[in-house]
Amino acid sequence: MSENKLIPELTDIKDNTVVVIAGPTASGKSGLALEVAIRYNGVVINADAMQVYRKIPIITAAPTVADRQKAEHQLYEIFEPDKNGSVAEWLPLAAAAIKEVWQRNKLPVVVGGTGFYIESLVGGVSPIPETGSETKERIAAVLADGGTAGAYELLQKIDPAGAAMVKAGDTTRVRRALEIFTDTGKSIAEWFKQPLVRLLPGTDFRIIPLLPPLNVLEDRCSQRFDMMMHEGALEEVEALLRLELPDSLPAMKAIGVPELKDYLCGKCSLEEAVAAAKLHTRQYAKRQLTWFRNRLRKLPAEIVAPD
RNA sequence: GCUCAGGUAGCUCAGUUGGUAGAGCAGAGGACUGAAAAUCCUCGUGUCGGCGGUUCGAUCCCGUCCCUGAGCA
Repeated sequence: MSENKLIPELTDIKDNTVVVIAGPTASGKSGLALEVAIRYNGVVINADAMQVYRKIPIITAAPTVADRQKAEHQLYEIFEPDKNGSVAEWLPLAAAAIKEVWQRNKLPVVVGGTGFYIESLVGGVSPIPETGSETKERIAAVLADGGTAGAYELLQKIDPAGAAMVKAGDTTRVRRALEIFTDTGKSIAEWFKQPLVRLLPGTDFRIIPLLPPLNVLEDRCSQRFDMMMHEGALEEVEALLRLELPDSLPAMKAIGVPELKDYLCGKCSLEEAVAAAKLHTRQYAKRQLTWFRNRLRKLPAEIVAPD
């Protein structure tokens, strides 16, 4: 993604300024981040939940080696694909990277499509302690046993206030609510009342939204996936599958991985796999658009530049 | 040409012992507090292939025509 984007004019850059480029997949944000970094003596810092993993740079559209030579890039391909990354893992790394970049009198340029990560960086996170692995295993067992419905029933029983805050079918949040209650003895309803904790308080964030219309994104997603295939996406997925990692890992859920896996396992034709991957990319872009459209405007106006 | 099976929502199909129909997918909108490229919520009128007939009433029964697939010639 390196088409000619208008490089935003950044005035009055301070020693605590962080540029944040936020947009859906295939919006051209990586290219824009690179140009901003080149022009303003910046360092690109990744805020994408999938580009943090190794072994899947093609399918995940991570910056190319050539791009990384034009400007410094950080937090790309830092985790092995068998790691279960999360905002909790990423956030301190991002904060540390930003501080370190500031120290070198350079401009941090955070770029990514994971709105959740960006929001946690800018707005802070709840001060909930990290869940212990025993608890995680216990809740995983509950889920495996009674499914989401069973887990939700349990949550209703032990933590009605928390249950009221999550949808019964929402596996991810039912699990989290159970984990928190089991581990801390306190409901998420309680924890969510605590003020958010910012890792970089007083930072001069400059958020630049990049929100092209969905139909434009759709074409680009499609072309980009063709390009990924051309660049060896299939071989990349094949190599990833050789690691025999569980499907539940985030890296195994990167768009394109399950689809190409289906093809490699003989469950569908290559054409069908490619079509499915393109479709899912488009649907993902739409979800991101919804997030940014409705979430960005809840942030203080002075940190969000007009699109 | 004959036989059989089909023609129902953008797609794949279900269904109505005759009272004008519903799922999945797609699509649209939305949510999102430590797996977030994840996870989830809401939204379903379409000449039920065409034309006739029977009937108070047909998408459903009968006739005929058209189209698709399979088989037989």
